Amino acid sequence: MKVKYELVKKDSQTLARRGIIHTNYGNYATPMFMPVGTLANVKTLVKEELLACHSAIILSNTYHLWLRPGENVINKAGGLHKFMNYDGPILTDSGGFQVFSLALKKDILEEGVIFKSHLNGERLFLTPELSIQIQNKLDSDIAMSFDECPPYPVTREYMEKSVERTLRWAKRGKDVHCNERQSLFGIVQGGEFADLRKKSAIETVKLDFDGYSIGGTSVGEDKKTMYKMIDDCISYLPEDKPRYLMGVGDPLDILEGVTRGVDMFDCVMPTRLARHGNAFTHCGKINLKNLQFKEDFTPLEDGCDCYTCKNYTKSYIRHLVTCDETLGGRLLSIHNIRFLIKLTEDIREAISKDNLLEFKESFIKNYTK
RNA sequence: GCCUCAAUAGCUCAGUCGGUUAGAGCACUUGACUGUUAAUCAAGGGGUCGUAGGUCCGAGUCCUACUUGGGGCG
Repeated sequence: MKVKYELVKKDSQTLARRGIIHTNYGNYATPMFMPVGTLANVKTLVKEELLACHSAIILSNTYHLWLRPGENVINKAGGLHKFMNYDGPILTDSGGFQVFSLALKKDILEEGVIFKSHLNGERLFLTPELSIQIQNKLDSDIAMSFDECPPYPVTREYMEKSVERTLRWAKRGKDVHCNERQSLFGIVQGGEFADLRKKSAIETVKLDFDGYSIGGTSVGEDKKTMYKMIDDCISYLPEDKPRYLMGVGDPLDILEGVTRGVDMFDCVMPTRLARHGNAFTHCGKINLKNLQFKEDFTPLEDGCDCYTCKNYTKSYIRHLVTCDETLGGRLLSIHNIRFLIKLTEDIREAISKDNLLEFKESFIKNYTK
């Protein structure tokens, strides 16, 4: 079945909304945070650990799985869920972000994008149709349209052409999409140009997708600009479909996104920061490599209900991180993912209690002091 | 006892024919990270060049002695 968005409660002071997203693998509350598992795994974690973090939907990536092991291998395995042993909802990104991240190894044409494989330099050609066909075979629950995520900044002229092309790509992808149980989301682009954001949103909605995402943010612009990018398009997205802010997962950005009406977030930040020795706390993020934690025998955060905080100290985790032990990144990944998911749980509760603004201000005050 | 090789950053080592402010890797101390090319990247601190003399305009570099360590011969 296609995902369905059920609106439960709108916040009275902001554009935030609490809802339920119905999927093939159950119903989940929104706003939600989705951990990223690019190569069919959330780095260093097993399913049970993700579930213990109350993780719902996770992400995987079309471009990377296309290269290795190939969509046919995963199709033969019985689809991505069976292949990676995850019986929760999976969203696959289209490869659109790789149009941005593989900047020096690509060539954008109307037909599609020529990539030079980051693995061996091999010339690859990914089109909107191919991206959707690969995602059909991967059998994820939510597929993303193949878009261009332009760098920042680009000229208005470039962005205008890019937005038009992304719209044509969205239609082409939708036309070949043929997996009945898989939903397809459209992506709004337009950079920092308000009228292009508006146009991109309106035209994308006309194509009638199962959900809509806001792309092209957090690519180097300042936070004020990023929040404006959301403001400039979100009011043109329908109320009865999920809204997904792609690639955003800084705790402060999640709060800003939620109060602007966003339902879904994803980000590599909790797992990457973890592997780099950092932990989220309500008083900001901390770097476990710092000397001050050498003999700190307290948990990462007092009162945190994650496995890591219930069992280990900062001193021990610092030791692991310092010695480059994999377990350090694992324990920090568990904590960081739980931290962001707990943040969304608290946000949902605040919406229910109608004190989201108060919660937001208090969180920011603590986090940035 | 004799011969020989070595001694440069916390560690392992570069250092040209004697010539500008003696470098690297690791370690250490920090910072960055937003739809993962990232368990990565960047910055910083750290030196009586074993010690004492000598030659020279100039010595980590050449000479002498000593100290410590390795190897060899007695």
